[in-house]
Amino acid sequence: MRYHRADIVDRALAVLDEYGLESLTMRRLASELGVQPSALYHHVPNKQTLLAAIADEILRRGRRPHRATEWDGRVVELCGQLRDAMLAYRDGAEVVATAHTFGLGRDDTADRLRDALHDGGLPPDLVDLATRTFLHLVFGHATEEQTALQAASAGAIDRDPGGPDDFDRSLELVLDGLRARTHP
Amino acid sequence: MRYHRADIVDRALAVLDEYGLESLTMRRLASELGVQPSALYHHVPNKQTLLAAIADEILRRGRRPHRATEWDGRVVELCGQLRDAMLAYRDGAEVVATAHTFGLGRDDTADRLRDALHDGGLPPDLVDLATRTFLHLVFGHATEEQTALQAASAGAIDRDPGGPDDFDRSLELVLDGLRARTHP
DNA sequence: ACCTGAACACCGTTCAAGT
DNA sequence: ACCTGAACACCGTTCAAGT
Repeated sequence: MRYHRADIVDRALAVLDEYGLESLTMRRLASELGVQPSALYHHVPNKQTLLAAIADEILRRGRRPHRATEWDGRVVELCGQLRDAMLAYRDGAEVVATAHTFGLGRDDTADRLRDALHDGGLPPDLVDLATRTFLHLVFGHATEEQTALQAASAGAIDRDPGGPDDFDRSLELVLDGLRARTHP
Repeated sequence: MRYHRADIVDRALAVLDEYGLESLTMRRLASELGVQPSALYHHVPNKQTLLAAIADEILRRGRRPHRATEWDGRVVELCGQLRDAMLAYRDGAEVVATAHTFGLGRDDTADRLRDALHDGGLPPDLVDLATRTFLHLVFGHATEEQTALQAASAGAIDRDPGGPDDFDRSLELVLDGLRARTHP
């Protein structure tokens, strides 16, 4: 019984988390699996596709049951879930953000965000705008936080970490803007 | 008379704009300058530093005299200037955003954004929060727009471009949130 | 000071051949 | 179907040697 695609993605995620994105090479992954580099191309067409699959898996593992009932609570919950999922793996923010940038992986979170905003009674074009705005904030904040965390763990405490408080406050800022438009 | 550091950065920017980031290798740049790859290391310690210098140069070339007098107008102006600078060169958004992520290059725009927000009468911690929020929006939107532009020019019209309208509307959303706090 | 030439230690990907 | 072995066309970076 040989490897399947899921085994490759699973092991790639382990290598990513332990050694970081720059060490996640096809050759390195192959040797980690005790196989020739060329063997990987039977399970995955190229590295880019593998990275997209890794991004999807990171998000899948970060899914939690939703609890909030109000639209704004759901937005905060969804953004927080996305943020936590990215931060749960080393270089996770960069991997997920890059996959999103190139339109790879299905943007599940975007749709669920859109639904929540729609339920908030926002007009369709504002729903689209707000969805993108929140996604940009989540990616930006997660990337910044992950960089700060790695800099800190490397001994160089360069910049203010920011932390989860800043994240929530940033979301609230946009939510205030939206609320100001729904009941002016 | 041989090359100086500025010549290397200048030529690198030309290669970036014409062939894209993935083609901007030290070896390619060297051959473009008619020189051995090793010669570049007399002007720049490594590729990362070169990319940071390129990011700085992109921003420097995008600077315009400021015209707005009100704090919120200055925020929109500064964000627009940053966005336009990034979009003026192929893969410019990715280069500048990456340099910012790793804390390379001096974040001139961040300070000027902070000043504008301070003049708006916001409390110090909200100034910091809003500065980061706007930067995340600019990077996110510019990256998305640049990817869409390249996809469109490659023939594959994948996603809604968004455009400058969406950008301004996204900024206004956050500004509304800030205004709601300055005069509640 | 600036550059050459050669090397080191890697990459992603392809493809004929094996089982 | 899945993998090996070998190759192709590259990378970033270092360093002794030349001018």
